[in-house]
Amino acid sequence: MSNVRVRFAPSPTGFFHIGSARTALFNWLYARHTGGTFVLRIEDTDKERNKQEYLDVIYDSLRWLGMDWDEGPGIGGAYGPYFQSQRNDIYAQYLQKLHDAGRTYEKDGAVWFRLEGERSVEFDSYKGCEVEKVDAAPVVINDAIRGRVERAETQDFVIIRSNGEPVFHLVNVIDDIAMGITHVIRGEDHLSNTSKHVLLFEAFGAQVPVFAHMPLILKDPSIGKGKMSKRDRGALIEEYRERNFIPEAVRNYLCLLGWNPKDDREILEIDEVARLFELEAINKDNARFDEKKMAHINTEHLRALSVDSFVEKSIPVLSKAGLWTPETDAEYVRNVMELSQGKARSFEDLAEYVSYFFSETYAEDPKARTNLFKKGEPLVRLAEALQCLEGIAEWTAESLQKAFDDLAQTYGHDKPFAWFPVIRFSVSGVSGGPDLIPMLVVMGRGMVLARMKAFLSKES
RNA sequence: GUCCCGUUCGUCUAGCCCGGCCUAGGACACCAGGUUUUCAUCCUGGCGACAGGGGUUCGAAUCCCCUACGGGAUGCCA
Repeated sequence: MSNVRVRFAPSPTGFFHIGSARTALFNWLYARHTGGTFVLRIEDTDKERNKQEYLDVIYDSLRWLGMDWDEGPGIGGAYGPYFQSQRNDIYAQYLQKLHDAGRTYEKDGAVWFRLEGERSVEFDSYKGCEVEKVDAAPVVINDAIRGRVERAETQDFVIIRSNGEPVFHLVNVIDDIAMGITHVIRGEDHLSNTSKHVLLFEAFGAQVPVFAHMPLILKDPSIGKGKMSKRDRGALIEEYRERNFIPEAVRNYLCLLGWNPKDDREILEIDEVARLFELEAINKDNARFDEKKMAHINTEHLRALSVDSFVEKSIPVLSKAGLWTPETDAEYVRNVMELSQGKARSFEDLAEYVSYFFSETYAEDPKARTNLFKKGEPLVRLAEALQCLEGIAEWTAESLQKAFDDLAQTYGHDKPFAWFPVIRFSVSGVSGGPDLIPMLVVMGRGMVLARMKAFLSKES
């Protein structure tokens, strides 16, 4: 156990942004890498946002991505409470220290933090008014990712609003001090705030934590410019959950956005990532979100799943699509899934991919149909196949294989593939799917022959 | 406007700190072949980048400077 303490401090907004997820993930990884403590703190200063359902979005998303917190809501810990809305006494105590040190004053009903340095009044052409500027010494930030960053604050800033509520900068710093946070890992959008924060840490006489400002996630170029916002397609974790992405895959992709293991591996176990993870290895430049790459990582994870786990994950998907009920034969489901795992690209597509296995009615793909009838005599081939398959004694892969070999022999076509496409289409309505023979075996003699007959009589 | 951060294939990135092994590697996407009796996989190949300009050096993607571009901040939001 190390003394590293990191925190993830989301505000309950009712959604969980992919950038937040990555910030949480990098904090979590650092805690796991160092054997430190991962704290979850809820920044619910805005009372409107303090709704249980909003909180659940945060908890559910973190759990879904496998990020367990060591201290925080539902867990407890020695540094609680973990909701900012319950920490007013602590803020008041800390504020008093600032008062005593002469670093605060009131103006316009708000409490301001006083900078130290020569003061002068200047005309700010950007704001279009006169402002009081302070010639304060530049703040030096030794950022674990960016190195030395120097930035000067030039104006006093509000720490308590005129309505009595403390602002983010104040409570954030107080909480980090009071909770013993040693490393602040957050998005680069906070880098400019950090000079304020350092000043506050120093004014409190507290040790300044190590800062690590990670690059932002930018929109996919096809969507637009700038950092990804909650309104952008693909920006919300809930979306991937609903689309049945594999959480390990989403997490894996997020790891790769701004960090990599320095070799060419991309599909990684989270334990391995935690072992290798270093703040210094995080990239400096912003990353662009790429849906296709994420889908690919998801497919890789899907392929790597054990059959048991693939089946288990497929049940809710099938159920939602109305293809599965508790009465559905478990062995049949498993057999179908075994055929499909290496073929389907995602659980999102799975239901459609296997629908004809579970439903008596299934749609015909018009394009596949056109291609099928474009050449040859598919119906004649189907009739030949039907007659042959009706005659086989045992419905196994071997006997089916032999039947097709015989068919080729008898009718003189050079390859059994003269029969394959039309059989496939007649029993499934589509041109693609699992390997034909194993698929026919799994479907069973009854279903296959009935569908072939039905198709023939419908088309003749 | 000001301040801060950044800049290697369309995208994610390796290489940069400790200059030569880089005719810049991998992955996604895309394109073309091949394997596969169907379907999908898979394999091979192709396309494709050191933002630009100055230095320093025998030698620069790697060090320095400038410019351009991108991002962020500039709130009594978080």
